[in-house]
Amino acid sequence: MKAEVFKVACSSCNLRELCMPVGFDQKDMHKLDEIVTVRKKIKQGDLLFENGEIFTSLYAIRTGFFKTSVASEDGREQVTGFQMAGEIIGLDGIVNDRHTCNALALEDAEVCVMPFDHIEDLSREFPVLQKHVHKIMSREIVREHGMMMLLGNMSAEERLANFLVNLVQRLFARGQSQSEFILRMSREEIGSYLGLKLETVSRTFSKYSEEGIIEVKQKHIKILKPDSLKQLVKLPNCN
Amino acid sequence: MKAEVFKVACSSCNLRELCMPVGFDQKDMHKLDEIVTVRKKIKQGDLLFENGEIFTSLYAIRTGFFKTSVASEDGREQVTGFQMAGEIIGLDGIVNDRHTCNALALEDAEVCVMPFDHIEDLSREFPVLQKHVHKIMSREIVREHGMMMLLGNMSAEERLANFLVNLVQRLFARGQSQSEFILRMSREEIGSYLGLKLETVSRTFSKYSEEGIIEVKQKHIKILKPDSLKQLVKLPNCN
DNA sequence: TGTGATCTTTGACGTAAATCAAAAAATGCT
DNA sequence: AGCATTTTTTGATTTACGTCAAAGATCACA
Repeated sequence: MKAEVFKVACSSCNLRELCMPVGFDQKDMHKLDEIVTVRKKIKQGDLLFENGEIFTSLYAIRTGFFKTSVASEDGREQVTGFQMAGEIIGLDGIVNDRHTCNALALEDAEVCVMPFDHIEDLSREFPVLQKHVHKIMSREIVREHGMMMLLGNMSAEERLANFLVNLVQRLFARGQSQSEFILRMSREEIGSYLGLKLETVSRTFSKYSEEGIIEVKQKHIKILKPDSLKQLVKLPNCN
Repeated sequence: MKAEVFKVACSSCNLRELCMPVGFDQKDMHKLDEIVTVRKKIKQGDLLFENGEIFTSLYAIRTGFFKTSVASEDGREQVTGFQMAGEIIGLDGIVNDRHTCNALALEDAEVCVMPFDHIEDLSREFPVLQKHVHKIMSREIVREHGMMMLLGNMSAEERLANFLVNLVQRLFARGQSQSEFILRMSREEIGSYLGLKLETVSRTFSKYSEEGIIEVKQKHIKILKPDSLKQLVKLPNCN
């Protein structure tokens, strides 16, 4: 697992408003810089952390794209999420001081390492940070409720539509196009996330394509009829 | 929504070790009593909170049994969990200061109301409480990872086995039998939780019954071959 | 204690997605 | 640039679970 490290400051980070609480004054902002001890680079295909590993830190993604997944005893993989810049990973490790999932970089990535002891210390000092941490965890719980709905109740078409709309929304919030994007993950990984086989994912892409809803060129997706796609999305909190 | 309220103390609660942090000295323990302002009784079939409602408090279940569920835009229900004595509900409300799921009492219940502002204040004062809150939230995240695995990868038989083993383990931890119990929920609610239709749940119960793995008398379940059941459970963290 | 409402079981049948298979396309490596 | 490997697409077939339906069983309530 390759990793380069170097110093940085949240106070001057352009992703601050994505991963840090808002409404800090100058003085507190610099105290907050202490949260991130180092940054770490992760090469595509490398693990940021893995199941069983001792938990020490949360990670704020600065650049790159991750997937997190859990494995069953008999080796089946379930992708539990795809994470991008500004999002926090590692929350699973808090309960038992060990990670229970794997976080793999789907492209070269850089993360801010935030030792959790440190977060807890600063949270006691800064209520706004404390609140922020709570909200991040609660948001993840709510997101997973949505996933349960998706996996328990939705058709393949609805699942994929939901996935695409959610992905494009998050990319848009990060300044990317509202209609075009590159999939960082394989059909199989999408399938694992959505509780489908890769063939079904591929077929559903083809179906949307035939219907003129999207244009698919391998990993490059262009959304042609965003409304048709959104019509298929019936999740309560797909944000 | 009927509700009676009255005063209580965590320090003398027999469920303390289930829902409160351990390793508190006497003095701190009494400070902790402040967390619970009141208790509230919920009649079977009544809601403790519902989607859209303003979030103010977490609830520790003292007695009774709840289900939590989310609804899709077109009215499909997904049960997100079943909760029993000593468990905490309401975490979904933290992100947006509104609840995003419904919590319904499946039997007459009593909960300890813990205003979240209060929890946050005390957390800043008591690191052990702070840690406890973090662990509870992380545990829920990890549980939901398990549910994603179940819903995305498991057969009907595996899902139901998992459900039964998990339920019996939790009941056992609360002093009940390791082999016999009463289902508080309907086949339909089990199905909703497991991403199955009630007919499939019923058929799977019948199958287990024919194989002598369990005995089913409506809501009364007796586990005859716990090992056969556990063999079907391939989830990583089914605790 | 009876009676309508609700829940559960079981059977027959349908279907969405899985599986199996093979070709085509894209990617990585030397 | 060329060749092996991986990924994706598409087709044919199977299957686990859903749907529809009807009969029992249980429950709630007057």
